[in-house]
Amino acid sequence: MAQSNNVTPLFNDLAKIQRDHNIACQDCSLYRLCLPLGLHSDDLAQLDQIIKRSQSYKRRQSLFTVDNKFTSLYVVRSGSFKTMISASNGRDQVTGFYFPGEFIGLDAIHQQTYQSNAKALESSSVCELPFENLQELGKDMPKLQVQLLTRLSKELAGDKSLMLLLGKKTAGEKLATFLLSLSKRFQDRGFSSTEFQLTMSRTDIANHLGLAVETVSRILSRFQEDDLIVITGKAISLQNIGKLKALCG
Amino acid sequence: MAQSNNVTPLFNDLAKIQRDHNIACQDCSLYRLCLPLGLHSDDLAQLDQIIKRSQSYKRRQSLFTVDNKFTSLYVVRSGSFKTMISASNGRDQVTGFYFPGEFIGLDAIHQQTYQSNAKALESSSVCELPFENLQELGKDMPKLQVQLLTRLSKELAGDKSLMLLLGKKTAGEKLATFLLSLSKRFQDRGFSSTEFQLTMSRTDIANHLGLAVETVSRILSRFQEDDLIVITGKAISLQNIGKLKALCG
DNA sequence: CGCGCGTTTGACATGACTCAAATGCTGTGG
DNA sequence: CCACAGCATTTGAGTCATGTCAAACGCGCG
Repeated sequence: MAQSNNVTPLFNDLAKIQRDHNIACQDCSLYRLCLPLGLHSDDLAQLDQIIKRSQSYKRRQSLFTVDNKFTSLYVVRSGSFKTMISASNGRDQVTGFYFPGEFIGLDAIHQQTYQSNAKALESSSVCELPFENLQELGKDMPKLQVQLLTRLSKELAGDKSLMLLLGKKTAGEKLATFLLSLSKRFQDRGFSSTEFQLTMSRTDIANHLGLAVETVSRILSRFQEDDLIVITGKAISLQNIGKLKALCG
Repeated sequence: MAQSNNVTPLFNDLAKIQRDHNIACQDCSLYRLCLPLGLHSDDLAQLDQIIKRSQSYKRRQSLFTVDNKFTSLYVVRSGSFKTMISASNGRDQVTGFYFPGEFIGLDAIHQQTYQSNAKALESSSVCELPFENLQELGKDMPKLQVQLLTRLSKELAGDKSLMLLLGKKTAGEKLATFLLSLSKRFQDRGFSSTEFQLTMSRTDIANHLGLAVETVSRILSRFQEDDLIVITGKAISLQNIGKLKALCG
């Protein structure tokens, strides 16, 4: 099954442009999901100036590691990332998955060191926003400040929902909720909401949802038996979003 | 056992002042923990102007409920609060406990509606910060903006740690971690780090840590048998912080 | 093409939940 | 100020969902 089956033609084109060029914010396909939303074009031009558009990160490559000095926020341009923190004896919690237009590193502002390890799940690229410059710019650009606050607030709200999931939901509810959250995010980005790739491993999913890998695998198999999904390796197709929603608890 | 055993004399005095008067930020005992930290006195005076110092909330009284229109951030002045969100069939997740100097409502900025129910755990009071005014003020006060971002970032980092706790820790590790987190916060506020009141119910603790009430009760009893703590109703005394730390996972 | 990791599936163990009941505490009204 | 009602807490017994261990499979990467 070719990967292109899972993306809209529109997105294919845009994704290619994104990868090939250091395009400016106003021409970026992620514009309406991203930080610059609502800025005037003068402001936008200034913002453009401070953004470092990095080369690609390869699968498994780190964006930053825990305790690194905080310098920049990152916005995913293409691909996907995970962040994780570790307990003793090697238990990992995947604290988030990040897709194009989403911010990484917001929890580092406070201590001025990164609080997690961030790793690419596939070939990916980011826009780097040096925080000093961003702050400087924010002094004359109230809308930028509001955007930043809004971003942080959104992530906070998402994390609170995840706390509900981790604390109160069964394995089945966790997975149904997770799949629908991905579906929504892909839809927002112009991908199909029913057919997409799970770029993270089953282990990553397990460590995100507070489950054992085996449990994730079993529940996905059960969902497939119940005709809720069709899953082939990393490719998944949601067959019955209604029933999945009903399963979310 | 009188409640005053559990607070330092210093704090008793300050707490009384806080309750009795609508004192300005610069005279507030929470100054160094709170938003105004680092503002110049001109700026501080302006901030003071927009703060509404509300009367008390009684135990169980709501500060706001889910889906209420977002208007203000709140900072706890005295007492304590909890925030919670609900899954279907009445399962509640307590997403946070809030003590003097801590912010409530930061996750509401994004959707402009409150995302949780906030309830007082005891007689409590707050400083209300109307967000519109705060934004207006922020335009000419970069430090205020940084402070706000830092606050949000701190809560975000805390929530990520809680995700690790909820996803990966055993019941014993959860409770040890929780007690030490309270200890640290009380210490930061000039309370004893070893003797304090659990203002929340066992049920609240359970719903915060993703456990059943019975499990919380059992583990606390076990901790007491093992001479880690002495607990009498809501009053707790940590006897061996070192061992508790070792139990955190 | 083959090795190794990721995934799936099965069998079993167990930590935490549920149900139940006794006890204790708190707030309220007489 | 006391007594009672109702809720909170504790403790016990038994169950169950999920974790752990083990093994086979197969896909993907080098």
